[in-house]
Parts: sequence; structure tokens; C-alpha cells
Amino acid sequence: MNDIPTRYDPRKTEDKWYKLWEDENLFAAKPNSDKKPFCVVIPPPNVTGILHMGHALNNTIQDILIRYHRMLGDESLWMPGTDHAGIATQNVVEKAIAKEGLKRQDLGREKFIQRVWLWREQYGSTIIHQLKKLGASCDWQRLRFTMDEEYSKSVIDVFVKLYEKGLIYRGSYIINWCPRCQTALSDEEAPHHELQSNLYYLRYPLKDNPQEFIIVATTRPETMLGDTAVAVNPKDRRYKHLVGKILILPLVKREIRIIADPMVDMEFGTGAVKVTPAHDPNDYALGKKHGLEFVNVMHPDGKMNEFAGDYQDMDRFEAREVILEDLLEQKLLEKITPHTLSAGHCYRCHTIIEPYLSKQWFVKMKPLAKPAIEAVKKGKIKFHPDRWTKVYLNWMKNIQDWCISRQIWWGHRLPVYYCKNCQQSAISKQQSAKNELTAESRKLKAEEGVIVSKIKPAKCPYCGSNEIYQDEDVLDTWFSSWLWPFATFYWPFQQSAKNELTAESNKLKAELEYFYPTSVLVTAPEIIFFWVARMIMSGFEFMGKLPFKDVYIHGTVRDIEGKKMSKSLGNIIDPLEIINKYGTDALRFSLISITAEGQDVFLSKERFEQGRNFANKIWNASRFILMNLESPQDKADLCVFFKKENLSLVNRWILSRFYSTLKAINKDLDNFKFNEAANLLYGFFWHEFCDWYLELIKPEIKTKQNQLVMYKILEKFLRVAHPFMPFISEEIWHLIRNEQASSIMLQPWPHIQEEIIDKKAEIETELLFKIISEIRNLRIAIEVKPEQRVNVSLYPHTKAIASLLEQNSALLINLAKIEKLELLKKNLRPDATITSVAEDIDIYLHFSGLLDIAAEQQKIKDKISLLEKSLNGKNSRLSNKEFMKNAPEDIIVKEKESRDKLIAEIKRLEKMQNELC
RNA sequence: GGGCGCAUAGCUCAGUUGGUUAGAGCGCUACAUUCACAUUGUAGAGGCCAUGGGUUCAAGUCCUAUUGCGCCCACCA
Repeated sequence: MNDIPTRYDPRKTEDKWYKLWEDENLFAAKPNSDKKPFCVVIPPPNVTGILHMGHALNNTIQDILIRYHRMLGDESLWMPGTDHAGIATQNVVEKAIAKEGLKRQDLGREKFIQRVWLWREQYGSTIIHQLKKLGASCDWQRLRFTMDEEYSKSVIDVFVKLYEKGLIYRGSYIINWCPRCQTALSDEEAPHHELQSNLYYLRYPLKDNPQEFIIVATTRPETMLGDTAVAVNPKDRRYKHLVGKILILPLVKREIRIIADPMVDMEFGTGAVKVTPAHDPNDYALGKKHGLEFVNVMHPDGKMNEFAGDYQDMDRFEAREVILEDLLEQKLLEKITPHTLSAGHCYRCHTIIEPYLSKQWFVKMKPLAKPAIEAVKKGKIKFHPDRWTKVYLNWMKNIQDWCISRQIWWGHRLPVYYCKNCQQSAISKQQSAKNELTAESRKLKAEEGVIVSKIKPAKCPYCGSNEIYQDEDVLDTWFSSWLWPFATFYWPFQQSAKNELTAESNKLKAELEYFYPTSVLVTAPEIIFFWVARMIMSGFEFMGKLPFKDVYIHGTVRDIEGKKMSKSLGNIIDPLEIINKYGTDALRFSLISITAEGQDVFLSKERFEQGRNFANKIWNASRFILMNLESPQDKADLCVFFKKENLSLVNRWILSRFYSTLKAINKDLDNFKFNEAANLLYGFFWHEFCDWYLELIKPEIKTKQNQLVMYKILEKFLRVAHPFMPFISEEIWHLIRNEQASSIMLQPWPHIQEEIIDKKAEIETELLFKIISEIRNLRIAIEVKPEQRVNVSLYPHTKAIASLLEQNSALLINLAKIEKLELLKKNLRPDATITSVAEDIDIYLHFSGLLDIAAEQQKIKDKISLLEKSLNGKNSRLSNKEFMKNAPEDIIVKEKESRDKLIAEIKRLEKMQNELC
């Protein structure tokens, strides 16, 4: 045993065991008719990702669930993978080639994409290795990537299906445009943040009378170059006489009209609003309604374009400054007032979004949302904690169409083709229709030679031309992620020419049918709209079924000041650094033990010491047991060797405590209360098993019974600890098994042995603990040295307790360091003793020398007054007629019992006090 | 503008359907190092459960208002 060091070193165990698990393929799952499936849906991390604490928390929770269910005997599948993360990955690779002085345009689309794949080959598995470091027991042979050939087929198939169903359309709308990434973004990808800005009041002169102005307020003066009207509320008396008049737009000198629309808020600004239909969603609506001109004054990169006149090629914010200066010079700037506004920001690069008029592809969401709302309303899908249900439903009810086209290169290219010939004839027909939308031109406009097809068609189906080219855009990354629960099973399956599934496809389909719907999705709140809601919608649309039954939303990992961890703030705690310093088990345990359901997690590096210390405690307790273990005990069965009634009190106690704890842990794990389960495990092992049990049995550790029980508890504890701390549990598991044992992860989860739960033994043992603690207190009071033994007399007030003490005197002698223990037959205080009380037992500690009587009396007095306070409460309750009438019977009984106990204890203390005099 | 969360020990937080004297970890104090473990043990100090009002026999827990902090959503020029 000397070869086991006193310090647990995770570095010597963790990689070793992970490799073994992987080599032996222990994480694999396949359909098994004897078992019930359990499947978690992992949020596939970005291929550009590096492990942060959010991942660590998220994946630890999932791994606990998976390992727990695997041990419960469920066929447990964790399908791992990565997400191609269109914009993020493209940005990373663009940065990389920028170091070579290259832009993606220099390389061209094909070569650039080759570079991305190359990059992915080199760096894309970083996050996978890191997940392995974390102990994630994913079925790695199933590793998927959203750009895999098979997966891409699903994505394209879905696009075509939705288009054919009329749920995908193309149109010109104001969308969120990131001038830096130069692509459209969905609403979810453009979160709003508050900005300290100004409200600028501009004077627009009337054409008829240039001395007269209408004053408009705007936060974005640079867009005035694209103004095509000024709007006022029709009820606004201030402006009634001006409606219909012509204004001269300053700087550009364009003639624009004053229009009236109820949308205008009379209270805001001056009550007159400049209308820029091509640069603002509200103005766009006004423009449509009033048939205004749409003047786009910006290039896609945020610089002003040819319609901006003198300001062409200036950046939008630079143009703002210059325009303001020019207006000021022309005395057309009335005033500037401070104003907070909230503006959309690109979720990838944080650039301020430009509302931009452009032609994009959209998914109609309302029809998709319907079943997804129903399922959650009916409780078929449950959110944990429940409050997210409301957030989800609220968003779903107000869902907007989803802009899915992105003007980047890395991603699934739209399965959309255009026929040049048809497009041209559409244009000419439109022109001939002179902007009047006839029925025919409207139809042509819809078609415009658009062909949506899984593969590139050889000829145009409308006109037979072969001049066909593919849309340049790619799909939103989330348009592939939302298919994850079933696209990872290679849905839709390959069919033969006769529309029959091939043998291979049948096998795959059987897998999907076995594992789908999956069990749990574990994710962070910010992903609800991006991914969770959309997966629910796609599940119903394409599988006809919900994708998962439970959604567990964990909190956000923050630093100790409550700030989100981010690179820019420099407050990141790197999980890998923690793993190197303290070990994976320590990281996992610490994280879990502070993650209350759905609450944010506040972290500091020191938190991980708790996990490390716990691992070390487990290590040393196991060492101790191994040192004292006579022979392997694993074959022995408790029930065969000992009947319950033949077990000693402490053994009955610890077994009972183990199963009581296990019962609570099971309940917590089933209810997503991981922190409570972890803390129960911690408290049981450290304080009950180590602090009390092992100390209690030390003197008689070699008895057959003690050998067996301590072994059994350790062995079962390790199994329960395994989902939380997979590595150390595996390591010790192999140390305590002499044979070539199989992995602990394949062991069954201990089942509750109800008959072993023994509340009476728990109460009795805890009474003994109380006596020991009281004696220890007395020893400290008279400053007895720790190693010195003392004489103690006990007076039990009942026969039952007398026999309990008699039978367990050895324990008291041992842990309270007693020389001579005497059980008094009479209720008389022996001479030269100080006293204490533990429920029905009077405790006397003999001493030689002088006693500080005053101090003793004070101590007793304090105790009495504490007890009296609580007694008063009880008396007033019990004398309250309303309480007696309304409180349930068991509460009243309990109250009475504890009142009687208090009275007895106080009496005894008072007697002692008198005897002291 | 709408919605959500949080406020309990010096710090970070637990606290199930209301029911004995409100818990843990860290930190702090005292003592202990031939002892499986000082990454330890024993003992201890430390709480008007944010504030006001209400419901109830009984409130940290339920309702309501207020204050402070944090977050989410929204077409507030």
C-alpha cells in the first residue's frame, strides 16, 4: 500500500482512463430492444470554438446525465459534433489569410472554401479534444459536422421541401445588415444594445417659402440623404396646413413631400419625422404605403454611395459628422439633445447593424410555430426551470419571418438557380408594364427564372434555356443546426429508384426511430430562440414529432463580480488551466456543486479548490480502506453474511444513511437538481462516512462485518460518484478490485435497498454523536489536552437509552477519549464534575483541580435561556386555540413532543445549576 | 414600453408542497501534526432572511407595494 501516494494526482489517471474508455468503445450506443433509449442533444460547438466555462458547465451536466442513465441501464447516446458556424469561421479564416496580405476575393470562392476546409482540418478538432479532456462520454464514432455531405443533403432537402410548400420566399425587405461582415443577419443575430447618442433637430425648408421650415428630429442624420418624405400625424394641428406641401431636402436639394400618417407619434421630437424608406424598417412601411421612392445611399460596406452626392465614399459615421457641420453652416441644424437609443449589433463582430434594403430569402414562421406552441402549452415539452416556458411562448407568438440567406461563402449554398433568359424577359415585361403590376407581371416577378432544386438542372424548366447559374448566397448556420436531432441520423434516407429504402437506409431509419424523440436538451438561455425553438419547429415539420421531451436551461457562467466572462473583459477562467491545476474531476465537481437550477454561476478560481479537496479526501479515505482491507470483498454479499439485526449499530447507521442519501440523489438527478445531488454526495462521504464512520470503526476495523460494510459503502459510493467525478472513481474502482475489473462506467447504478434504511438506527447513532460532541465541549471547557483521557459518568433517563449506551460504550470511549465510563443508576451528580445534557442523558465529566463555578453557571444559564426562548414559542403556539383547531394533527403531536423534551431538558439543567452551588 | 430573475452569515450561494432552535462551501478564531488525509481534524464566533403592508393558527417560503442590482424582448424617428 506504500506505493499509493498521499496526494491524489489527476494527471496520472485522467488521460489514461479516457483513452481506455475510448479504445474499448464504451461510449457507443446502438438500438437495443431490451433497453430504453436515452439520448441527449448536445449543442454542437462552433468549429472555431475553444473550450470556455460555459461549455464546461454545459457538457458536464450532459455527461452526468449520460453516465447516470448508462448506469441505470438505459441505452444512452450522446451524439457529438461541430457546427460549421458560417460567419464566425469565415471571419477566422479571413483573418488568417489577411496575414498573407490576401482577401477572400483575391482567392476566389472555390479556393477560399478550400482554405476553410484546410483550416478546419488543422484546428477544427481543438474543441473535440477539449471535450475529451472534460471527460465527455460522447459516441465519437458518430461525430457529425453540419457541413458533412450527408448532413448537407438534409439541409438542401429541407430547403426544397419548405419552398415547395410555399414556406420559403424571396423578397426585398429591410433586413439587418452587418457592414463589416457584409451579410444579412436574422433578427436574433442582431441583438439590441443601448447607446448614448444624440437627437439631432434638422430644418427642412419649404419650397414655396424657403424661410419657413419644418423641423425633424433624427438620431441618424446621415440617412437624410435618402429621405423621400417628411411625415406628420394627420391629427397634429401644428402641421395640418403643411400636409401635401413640398420641401427642399437640404444638401441634396431633392424635392420631397410632407405626408400624413397615423403611425407618427406626435409626442416624440417635433412630431415631424423624416422618412428614409431604404434605411429604416418603419420608414420602409411608410414608403410602401405612400408609394415613396426608395433611395439607398449606402454601399454594403457602410460607406456612402453615389446617391450621397458630395459625401460619396465617406464612412457612414464620418458622413454624419460632415453632414452636421454642413447643416450647421447653412443654419439648418436647429439643436442637438442627448438621447439614448438602442441599436442592433452584429452578434459576431459587434458592429452596429445597418437596416438595409435588400433582396433576401425568408422562411414563413407562423405555420411552423403553431404545433411548436401547442406542444409546449400542453406540457409535452417541458422547460426546466419552468419560467422559460413563458419566454418561449411569448417569442413564438410574436415570431417574425426568418431571413436565412447570408452573403458569405462558407456554408450551405442555396439550392436556388436562375435562368438568365427568363430573368431578362421578366425585366422587359415589367418595363413594358410600366411599373403597373399586372397579374402576369406579378407572376413573372415571383418567378424571375427562379428554380429551386436539389441538384443543378440542365435546362430551365420554364424556357428550356441552359444558361443557368446558382445563387451566390449561403444559408444561415442555424438553418442547418435546427435539423440536428434527426439530420445526424442521416435523415432523409437514401432511396432506390423505386422509391424504396435501401438496406443500409433501413438500418439508419431504425436508429432514428429508436432514438428519436431524444430525451433531454441541455443548453444556455441565449440559445432558446436561435436553436431550441427552431429545433422544436423542425421536429414537428419534418418528423411529425417533438424532438425532445425536456429542455434544461442552465445559467450563464459569470465572474465573481457578476460580469459575463469574455475575452475583451479579460475575466476568463480557462477550464483547461483549471484542469491542469486541479484536475477534471475537481473542475466538474466544483462547477456542478454551485450550479443551482437555472441560476447564473459566479466563479472564481478558488472555487475549484473545493473539488480538488474532495477528490483528495476520496483518495485518502480509499487509501485508508485499502490499507486495512484483509481480502477482496467484492464477491461477498451483505445479506448472505449478516442479517440486518446482527449488524452493529454503526453499520446499520452508515448503510441506512447511504441508501437514504442515494434516494435523495436519485430524486435530485431526475429533477435536474445537480447541485443538490453533488452536495448530498459530498456531505455523506466527507462528514458521515469519513468523519464519523471510519473513526468509529477504526479500533475494530478488522472484524469481518466492518471489513465488509466499509468496502461495500466505498464501492457503492464510487459508482454514485462516477457521473460527477468519472476519473477518480474509475481509478479507485480498479484499486479496490483485485481482478481485472471492467470499467466502473459499465457498473449498474446501486439500487435502493429499502429494507436497509433504518431511521431508528439513524436517530440512535446521532444521539451517540451528540453525547460525544458534548463531552468534547466539556473537555475544551476545562482545557483537557486532546490526547489525555478523562472519566465520564452518564445518567440515561430511560431504560432504552441505558441499553443503547451500554451496548455502544466502546464507541463513546474511543471518540470522546474516555478513560473510565460509568453509567449512573441514580440521578445524582457525582462530585468534582462539570455537566452537560444531550436530550435524555445527563453528562458528567470528572476533573481534578479547581472549577470556575461562575463560568460553568453562566454556560448553563445561557443554555437555559436559549431553550426557554424556544419553549415560549411552543407554549404560545400550543395555547393558541386557532393553532389547535387548524394545524394538522402530526404538527401538533410534534410540537407537544418537543415541548415536553424542552421542559425536561430545562429542568435537568436547572437541577445541575443548583447542584453546582 | 413589455417581461423575467435576484436580494438569506464577512464572501459565494442552498433552503422542496408554508410547520421544531434557518444550512453549506470559502474566509475568520482557538486547539491539535508519530494518527488515511494540514488539500486534515476537533471546537467556536458570525443572520431583524432588502423594506413597508397583507393572507394564515403559523411566512425566509404565499400575495402586494417600494428600493437596489442583473438579464431578455420591442418597428422609442
